[in-house]
Amino acid sequence: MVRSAASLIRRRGLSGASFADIVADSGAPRGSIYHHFPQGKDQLAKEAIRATSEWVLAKQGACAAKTPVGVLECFIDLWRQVVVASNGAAGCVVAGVAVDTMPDATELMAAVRAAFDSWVDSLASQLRATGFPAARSRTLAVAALAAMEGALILCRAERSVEPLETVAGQLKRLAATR
Amino acid sequence: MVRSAASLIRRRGLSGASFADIVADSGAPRGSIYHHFPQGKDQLAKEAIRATSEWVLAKQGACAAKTPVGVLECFIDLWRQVVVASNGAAGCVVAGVAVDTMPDATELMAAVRAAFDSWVDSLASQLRATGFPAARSRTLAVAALAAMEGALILCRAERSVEPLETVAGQLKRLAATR
DNA sequence: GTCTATACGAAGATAGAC
DNA sequence: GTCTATCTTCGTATAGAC
Repeated sequence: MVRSAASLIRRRGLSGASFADIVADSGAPRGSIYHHFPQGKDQLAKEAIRATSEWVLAKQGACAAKTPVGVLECFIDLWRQVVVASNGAAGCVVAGVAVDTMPDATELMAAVRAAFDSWVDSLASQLRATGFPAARSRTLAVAALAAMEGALILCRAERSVEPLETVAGQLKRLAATR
Repeated sequence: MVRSAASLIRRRGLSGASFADIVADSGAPRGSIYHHFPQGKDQLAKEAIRATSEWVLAKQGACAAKTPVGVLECFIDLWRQVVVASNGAAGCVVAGVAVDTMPDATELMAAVRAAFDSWVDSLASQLRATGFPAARSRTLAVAALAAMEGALILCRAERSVEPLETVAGQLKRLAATR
């Protein structure tokens, strides 16, 4: 069910993913939504963010690259999978919630922030581990995340992986700069 | 009214910007919505995209920079204004629509694509005019757009301009690479 | 736990008077 | 052109039976 929610948020944004759609997509029993998610949609959105965040951290954590460019390639490939698997229709769950949520939904935004922060931390420490300058590791990690999030939006607009590949090339070039 | 719509879409996404909010924010007469926008919300969203797109093109077109880095600085500054003016609450109208719209809303997505494409074209031709290699101009333009769109999302999450500044630094570094 | 039914509100859109 | 009033749809959430 959380998986269905994440999948729908990726494709249509948070408010575009209704409970009706989610139960239809997941085949989950209609009557038990509020049994499992007493706090309703916010809670489901937070779980979707959490699940996505963990998926990203796990994938990225399994990266065995020994160079900065290799680390970025792992990260790029992770998002490439999302775009290719959906034929360019899907974006990032966390970004979907971030854009489509009121600024006063404090808890949700905190979940968004936590996800982004953990990804940056993970990338930065992997970059450092390859010998990349510590002072630039976090900076490059933030740039990589921003570049991918932006690329996902462009891919969605063009319904193609092409923008992601273009951005990926520039990102790798950046990592090769000294 | 279009301006109000754009402002609200930037802050809360497309579905978060209701007509009630828009008339309240703009002070426009409630009864004349469908007089001026016979096709309803889709039309208003398209107009908001169009207006935003033209604002970006005008701002960027006024850039007098003579170097690739200068051109990027103009583009960065444009988005910095958006973030700073809203205290980190606002993002990009076009991205807001792109993320928060169903894939089958063909016309809206076409407007999104047209806006992004025109921005890339504008940037690429300005880069070429500074003597930047023609083969890399479009590539760098796409990367710059993706980087800014992603940065806007991160800024929204952190409610700070800091991510934008970080990304900006890396982008300028990229333009300086040969 | 899961069901059906329904309350409740919000949002888009329409009708017809002025 | 703009108003008020209303219709319809849809989405979240709740109540109470099984």
